[in-house]
Amino acid sequence: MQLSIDLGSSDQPIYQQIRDEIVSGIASGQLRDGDPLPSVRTLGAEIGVNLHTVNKAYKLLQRDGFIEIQRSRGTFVRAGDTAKNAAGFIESSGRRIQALVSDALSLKIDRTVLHHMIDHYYDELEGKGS
Amino acid sequence: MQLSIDLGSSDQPIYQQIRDEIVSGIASGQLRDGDPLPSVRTLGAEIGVNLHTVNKAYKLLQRDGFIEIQRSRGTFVRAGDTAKNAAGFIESSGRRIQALVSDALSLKIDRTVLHHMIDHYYDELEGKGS
Amino acid sequence: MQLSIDLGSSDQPIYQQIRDEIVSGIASGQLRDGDPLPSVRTLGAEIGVNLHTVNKAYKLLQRDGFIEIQRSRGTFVRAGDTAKNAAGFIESSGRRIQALVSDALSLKIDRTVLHHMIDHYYDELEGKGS
Amino acid sequence: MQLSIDLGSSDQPIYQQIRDEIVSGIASGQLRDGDPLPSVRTLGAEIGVNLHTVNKAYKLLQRDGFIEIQRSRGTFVRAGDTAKNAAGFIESSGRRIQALVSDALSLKIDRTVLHHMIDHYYDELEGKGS
DNA sequence: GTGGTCTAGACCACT
DNA sequence: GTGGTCTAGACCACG
Repeated sequence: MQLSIDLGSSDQPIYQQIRDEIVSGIASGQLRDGDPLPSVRTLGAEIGVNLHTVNKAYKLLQRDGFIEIQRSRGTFVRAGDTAKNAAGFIESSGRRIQALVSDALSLKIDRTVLHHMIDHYYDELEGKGS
Repeated sequence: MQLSIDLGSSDQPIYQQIRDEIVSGIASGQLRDGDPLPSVRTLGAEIGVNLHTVNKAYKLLQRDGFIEIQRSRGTFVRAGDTAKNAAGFIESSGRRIQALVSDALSLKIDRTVLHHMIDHYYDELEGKGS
Repeated sequence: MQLSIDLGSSDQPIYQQIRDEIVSGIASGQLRDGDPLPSVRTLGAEIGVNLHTVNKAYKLLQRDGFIEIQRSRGTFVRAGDTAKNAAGFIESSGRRIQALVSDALSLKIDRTVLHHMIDHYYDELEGKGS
Repeated sequence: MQLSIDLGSSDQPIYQQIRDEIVSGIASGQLRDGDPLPSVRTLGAEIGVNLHTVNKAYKLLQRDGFIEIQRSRGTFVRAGDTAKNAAGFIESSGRRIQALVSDALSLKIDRTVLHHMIDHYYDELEGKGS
């Protein structure tokens, strides 16, 4: 697979965007367990950022169990046994979701709107995997 | 209403935390349209942060149409006609939600889990308003 | 307290040595809960290393719950509620201890020697705290 | 004896892991004085690593007196008269143990916990030798 | 002044 | 060629 990472207009740090794109790739099935990731140098050159920035993204992914970094060998997707389970996700994402709901509710946006948005992204990501 | 803002373990900037707490207050109905907000000095002293920090939070809230700053009169909640509507929300929160869904999906977490979590926070916030 | 960190002849990475020295300070009671740590720049200048190296050590300590990094404010010891408990320690240190025992046993070194060495360092560190 | 070396999740260099596994084998009595070790090629092929890597591990073991490399005859365990004695062990492992104790003490873990863990691994390794 | 991020370039250990 | 470590210097956000 060809990783296509586009750093966009976001105000997020670059390493976060890289991290999110890769997680997204795993989520959509475009990146499968065992797949090799480009080296920090290669990916950095490809998307025009410093290798340290890519490295930081990889470290984050490693910390969260999404990838495995093997010294002198390369970096590989590790989608098989996710260390974090649903409970861990709920715990670590609670604040994010709460803030999201606060924003929505303060604008009188119905919960169904959020449900639909979530479904939309689920469909989009699951669709890629076919 | 008594604003209870606790700054803590988060790695978010303080002004963001203040902003989120106030939005949350509006969302839950604890802060209603027209309600006065403490002055930047008062709130700053209360929660032990620099007044510039509070000011920045207020500016953000004003920009997004959540509050109205009336020079030398005070600051007031403006929950009635929110400047941002649902369309704006969808546009501005898309990336956040996409990242959230990516994280969840990569952990094989079903979309219904996210639905339930969202409902949970909706209920929690709506419950406070009664 | 005056942090005295001496980078030695070890073949460990510098950031690890810094990390270990600070954990040692906490263990001995020389660093107490809430104590401020020098800024990355200050400490870096003091011991003659780059601020990024110090930063990496601090990040490790933060990850393990030993310190709290507050943006724009500083860094503080967090010895109160250790996130990792005994169970976590056993899990994360098992390999280290196993390797240690392997080395010792292959040299026909009795287990009591290890016990004594451990006691020695316990005494040394606990002695400093008085 | 069938050497079972599993390289895996560790972030240690592979040659270190091989070295540790063999020392562990000696410690447990599964490898006895005079036992032949597989050739670097054989072992390398078996566990899927470069023969240079195996070679480096053997060189380390030779340096520390654990094995004897006889040119064109093979490699043999030398568990009888270990070059390093207890004094040498204490000197070379002091830092390791100190770091271990620091970690434990900072988490308020009692020294007896460490004693028990050490005994556990002693028992485990000694048990294999029967 | 604090930590956060990013760049650039270097050397090393390992495979 | 890969990741690991370290340095140096820069700009930014925050308080």
